[in-house]
Amino acid sequence: MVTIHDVAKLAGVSIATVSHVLNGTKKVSAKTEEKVKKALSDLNYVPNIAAKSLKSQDYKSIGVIAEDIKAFSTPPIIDAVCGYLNERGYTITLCNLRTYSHSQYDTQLLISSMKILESSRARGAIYIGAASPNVSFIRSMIKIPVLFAYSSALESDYSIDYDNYKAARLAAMHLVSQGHKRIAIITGALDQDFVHQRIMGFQSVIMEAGLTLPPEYILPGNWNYNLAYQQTCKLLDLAEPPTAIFAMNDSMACAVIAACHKHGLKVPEDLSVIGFDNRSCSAYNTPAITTLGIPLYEIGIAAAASFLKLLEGEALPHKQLLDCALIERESVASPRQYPNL
Amino acid sequence: MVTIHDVAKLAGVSIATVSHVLNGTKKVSAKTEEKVKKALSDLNYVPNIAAKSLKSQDYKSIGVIAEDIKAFSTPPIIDAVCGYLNERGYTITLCNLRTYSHSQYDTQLLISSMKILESSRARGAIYIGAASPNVSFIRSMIKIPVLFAYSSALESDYSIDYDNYKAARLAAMHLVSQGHKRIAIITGALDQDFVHQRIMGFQSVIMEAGLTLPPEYILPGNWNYNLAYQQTCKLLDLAEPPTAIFAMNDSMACAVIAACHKHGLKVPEDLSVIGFDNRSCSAYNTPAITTLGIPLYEIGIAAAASFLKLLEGEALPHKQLLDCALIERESVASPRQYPNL
DNA sequence: TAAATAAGGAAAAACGTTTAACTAATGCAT
DNA sequence: ATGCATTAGTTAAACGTTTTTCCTTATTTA
Repeated sequence: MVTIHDVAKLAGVSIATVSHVLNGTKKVSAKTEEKVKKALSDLNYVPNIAAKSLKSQDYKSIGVIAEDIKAFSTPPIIDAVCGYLNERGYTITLCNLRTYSHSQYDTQLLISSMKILESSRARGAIYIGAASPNVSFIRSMIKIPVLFAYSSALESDYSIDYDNYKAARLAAMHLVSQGHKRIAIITGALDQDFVHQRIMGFQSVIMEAGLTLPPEYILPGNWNYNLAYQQTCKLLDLAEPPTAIFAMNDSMACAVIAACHKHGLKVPEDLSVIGFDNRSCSAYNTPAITTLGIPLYEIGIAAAASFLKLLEGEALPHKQLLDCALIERESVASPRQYPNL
Repeated sequence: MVTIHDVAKLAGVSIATVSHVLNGTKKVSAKTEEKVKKALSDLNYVPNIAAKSLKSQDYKSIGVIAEDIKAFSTPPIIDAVCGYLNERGYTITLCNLRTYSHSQYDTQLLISSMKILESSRARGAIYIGAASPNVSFIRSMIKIPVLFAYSSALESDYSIDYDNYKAARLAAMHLVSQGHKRIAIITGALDQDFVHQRIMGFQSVIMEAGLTLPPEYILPGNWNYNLAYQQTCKLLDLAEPPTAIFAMNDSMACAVIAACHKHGLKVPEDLSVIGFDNRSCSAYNTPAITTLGIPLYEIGIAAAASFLKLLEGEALPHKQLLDCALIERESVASPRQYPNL
C-alpha cells in the first residue's frame, strides 16, 4: 500500500506538507501543491482510515443495527441512512440481529453487535426496527449514543417514528367518508404499543362520526395471514357482519380478501378492505389493496440527519413523528345500499 | 476511552502482557492472567480496532456493495453474509448503490463507494446484485478482490449465482407433468443474459416432451406488472391461447392472473400460472402462486464462505451455481380436457 | 540598510496497538 | 558450584496519519 511517505518522497517534500495539501489545513504554495497532487495521483494514494482515525481520534463511523434486515420496512430506511451518511463522509458498519420472534430477543447477538460497534469506535448507532416489547432492554445493552428509527423509544431516548394514531385515523376517515357504518378491525400483535395507538386513533374517528366500534368488531391478529383469515371468517359469520375491514398490515388484508372470496363475497362491491404498510403484495393483489404508506425513506433521512445533529451536540426533540399517506387503490368502495346479511 | 495502558497500570504489568493475555500470543502465568482479566473487566476495556488494524496490517473489514438494497433478493443475502462474517470477527461496511434502472449505472456512486472501501482497507468486497448489463464496467471500477453474489460475472471473476437454466426446466417440467401442451412465457428484460438462459432451459424441456414453443408464445416483458398484463391479454386473444403461462417473476405472475380474471378465466381451472422468485406477493395472492424459490440465504452463506477462502488464497471454482426449488401452491392444475377457446 | 514580519516548509511527537528482541529468574543436568 | 535451557515478563519500535512547534527564507517596513 502506498503511504503518505511514498507520496512525500516522490514529490520531494515532507509528509507534513502532503498532509496539509490533503486536508487544506495550512497554506502551501501553488507550486508545491502541484507537485504533491501529481505524486498523489501518480501513486494512486488512498488514505488509511485506521491511521487517520487513530491520530485524529475522530472515528467517522456510524453503526446501523437492523433488527431484521429482511423485514419489508428495513431496506428503505437503510437505503436512506446509508446514502445520507456516506455522502457526508461517514462509513456505515452494519449489524443484523435477525430477530424472528418479537418476544424473545437474541441477547448474544445484540451483545456481539455492540462489541463490534464499540471496537470500531462507531460514534453511535442507529437502531432500525419496531423493538416495542424490548425497548428498555435493548436500550440497556447499547452503550453508545443511539437513535431509534421506526420505533418509539423511551422518553429519554431519541426516536423517529411514524404517527400510528393519525394513520389509523386516515384509514377510518376514508372508510366512513365512503359511507361505511359497520367497520371491523383485525389488529396486529397486542403486545406492541403502537397497535393500541392504532386502535385508539381508529376509534376516535368512529366516535366523531357518531358510530360505534363494538368489541366483537375488534379481532386480535398476529400480523400473519392465517390467523387473519380465520378471524375474517368469524367476522363474516356474525349476525351483522361489517361492511368494511381494516387489517393492520397488507398480508392480513390479503387474507381478508381471500376469506371474502371463499365466502362468495366480492371486494370491494360486497365488502371494503383497507390494509397497512403498502407492501408489494397490496399493489399486486386483485383487487389492488387500498392501504397506508409509511414514509420509510423519510424516516431514514430524518434519522440520519438527526443523528448527526445529536453528535454535534445540537438540541433535538426526543420524539419525531412522521405522517403516513393513504394510498387509494381498488379495495374500498361505498357499501351496498341494502347490505346482504 | 480506556486503553491498554490503563489496564496495564491497574493490573501492575506492562502493556505487552496485557496484549498477550488479550490475544493469547504468549504464555502468561495464571496469577498474572487473573490480575489482567480483572482489570480488563473492571475498566470495561474495548480494544481500538483502528490501532489494532494499523499495527497488525490486518484489516478485518469486508465491504458489501448492494446494487439495490430494496430489491427483494438483497436483504436475505446480506443477512447471511453479515451473520457469517460477523461471527468470524469481520466487520462489514455497507455501501448501497441505489440503482433503479439497469441500463444506466450511477458511476459516481460506485466510485465513491470504492473510495470508502479502499480507505477503510476492506480486504475485499462482496457485490450483491444482478449487475448483468454492467458486469465488466463494474469490474473495472472495483480495485479490491471482489466476489459477485446473485449474478454471473465474467469468466475471470468469482461468482455465486443460482442456476437459471435448471430453474426454468423445473418450471417447465412441472407444467408438462400436469399435462399442459400449450405453454407460453412472459420473459424478463431481454438485455439480461440470464433471461435467455431461462428461455433455453424452458425450451429444452418442451422439446424433450415432444412439444413446441412457437414464437408467439414467447412474449417479452420487462419485469413489471403493467406490461405483463398487456402481454397476457394478447396471449388470451390468440386463436389458440395457451393453457399455462410461465411468468419470469411473481409480480408479472400476479399481472397474468389479474388479466385472466378480467377475461373471465379462472386460475388454475382455466389456465395455470407459474411465477419466479417466491416473493411475498406470490404467497398472499388468491390463488396463491406456484413459483420458483431462489436460495438467497444459501447464496449469501456460500458467498461469505467462498470469499474468506479467497482471501486465504485457497483455490476456488470461479462460478458456483445453486439450485432453485419449486414451491407448489394453487395456481397450477391440469388443463381442462376440452379447452375452451 | 537593518530589523521585523510573514510565509512556506520540515521535524517530531502522538494516537493505541502488536511483536521482535531482550532480561531476569528459575530449574536442571553436569 | 557452573552453565544452559526454559519460562515469564518487559522494553521499545513500528504501523500511517495529524498537528504543534520550529526553522528557513522572502517580503515588508521604518
